[in-house]
Amino acid sequence: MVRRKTVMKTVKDKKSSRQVTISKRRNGVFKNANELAILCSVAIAILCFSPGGKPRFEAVIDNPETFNADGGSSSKKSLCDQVKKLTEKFRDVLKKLETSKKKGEMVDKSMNEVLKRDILKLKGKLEELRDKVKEQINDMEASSSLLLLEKEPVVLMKD
Amino acid sequence: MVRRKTVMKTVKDKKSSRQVTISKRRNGVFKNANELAILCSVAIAILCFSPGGKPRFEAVIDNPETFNADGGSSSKKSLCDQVKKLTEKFRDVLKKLETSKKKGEMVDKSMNEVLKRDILKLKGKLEELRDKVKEQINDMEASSSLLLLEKEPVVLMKD
DNA sequence: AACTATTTATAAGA
DNA sequence: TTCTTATAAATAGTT
Repeated sequence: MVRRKTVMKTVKDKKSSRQVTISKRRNGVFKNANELAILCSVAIAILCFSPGGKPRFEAVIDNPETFNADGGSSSKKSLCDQVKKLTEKFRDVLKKLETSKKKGEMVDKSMNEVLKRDILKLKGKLEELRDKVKEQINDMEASSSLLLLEKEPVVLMKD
Repeated sequence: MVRRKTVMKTVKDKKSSRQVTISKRRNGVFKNANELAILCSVAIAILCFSPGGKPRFEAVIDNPETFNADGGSSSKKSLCDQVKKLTEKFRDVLKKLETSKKKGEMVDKSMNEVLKRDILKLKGKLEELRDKVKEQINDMEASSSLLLLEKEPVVLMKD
């Protein structure tokens, strides 16, 4: 948009010049976002994925006091919480990527951490249930225990 | 940064003027991010939280072709997948917020969907286990069943 | 919500 | 890649 006005919607084709443009404009976006955050106590998270196989979490400009402010209507509080959590997850993923790049490590090992945690929780619940079943069996004859199990399905929450 | 150069690190205090600045600069950030996405096939997600109780997911400028590109080294593919999934979650949260704003609905109802899904999965697993326990009890005397339960803890995965 | 004097960003060139 | 610079774009203060 200078020397000659840039025509929008025209995708830059030549690889090297596009890379230059990405670099320049991305810097601009982050600089302005950073200024907005500083000047106005705004929290901004920006994810930028360049084409050609190099997805990167580019920046988090995080202003904690913004998050601590009361969200006003209580109906939006948990939505705010959700976004917070997702933002934290993004940060974690970035951290892992950065760490693996620095150390030259494979990152596959830490890939399924969330799933793993869920499964461990499940395992705990299963063991809990097993103990309860054992308790029930201890307290009565085997036949009546079976009846009890049949009559009381596992209900964890109301639908 | 015009008429008078803006001094950085000075947080704007007067509420109304700050709101004007946020509005102007936020528009600038999104416009430039949008142009970057269009010109260079870059995917950008921006989360912006203004202070004073109005956290909002402001924009996703998503370029699907960027995500479809091969991430190069295979060790990074699943990390890329993670980022993709998180981005999708962000999008979902935005969609819910936008929908609720348009319809004037409360959003609490859809808040714990992920948790709910997890719990339903868990419920299924628990019922599965209950059935297995019942089967075991059916196949032998109550006393030996108890022994078996004690000897074989629930193992879902190797540590 | 518009205007405009300036500052800031940047496309093309070196 | 980094710098230079002519020019376009953004915006702080104002109306």
